[in-house]
Amino acid sequence: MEQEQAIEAFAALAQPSRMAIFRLLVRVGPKGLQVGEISRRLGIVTSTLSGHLSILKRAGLLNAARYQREIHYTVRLSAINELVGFLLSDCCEGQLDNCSEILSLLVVE
Amino acid sequence: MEQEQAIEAFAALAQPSRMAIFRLLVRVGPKGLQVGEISRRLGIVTSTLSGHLSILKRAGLLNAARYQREIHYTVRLSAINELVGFLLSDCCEGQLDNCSEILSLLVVE
DNA sequence: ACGATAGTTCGGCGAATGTCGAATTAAACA
DNA sequence: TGTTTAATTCGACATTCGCCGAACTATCGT
Repeated sequence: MEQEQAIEAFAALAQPSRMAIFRLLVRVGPKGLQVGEISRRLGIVTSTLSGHLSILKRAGLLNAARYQREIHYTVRLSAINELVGFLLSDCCEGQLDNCSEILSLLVVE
Repeated sequence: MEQEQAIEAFAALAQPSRMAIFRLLVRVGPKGLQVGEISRRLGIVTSTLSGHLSILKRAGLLNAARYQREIHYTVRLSAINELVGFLLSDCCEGQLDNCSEILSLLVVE
């Protein structure tokens, strides 16, 4: 993972509406939700919501799939592992067991 | 962890200079670095750097300790666990082994 | 107390961001 | 084909952010 991608992902999450969207989709799980349903649950008008969803998707945090007229968004959980792995890479320059243990726990395939 | 704290932490990391600072301190490990040294290594003037450091510290991502005239900043690795734990809480509403496994791996102490 | 070094705070500038309503595109159905 | 529902794009607004130099505060050594 590159620095630019990581920045994009953190920026995407660093905003209340988008954080709420992401956490909602985490709770919902693999089936995801369509835009209108997210709009209803979070009280965000669809024009604003649409912008947020595309930001989260561009950042690699969400996937989108069309079913007939509806577009279902789901979380990409592996993105979180990638982010943490990037953030902690070369932790303590590999000289502390402490850090390598934490890393081996965190970076799940 | 509350949503506001999490947002503050992600916002702190969603900026190239601050991301570089954090990753530098991750590599350096528990001893940390003093402000002037970070400034030299990253090429950021100390006034700008000072602002970034206080943002990272307020976000709970760094600790600071004074030694004589110098202030040493170090990473708070546990902040990363807290963040991931917050982000993935109630993952799949606890109904998928998949998610609880990932969670149990991620949230270290 | 004085001068030197380490960090922080302040003022001002241009650039980027979040929000909404209105207009637009896309797909389903009568 | 024309209508309805789903979602995205656009325009405009105020707000926030990152950067630098200059001034300020704090600590150490003499």
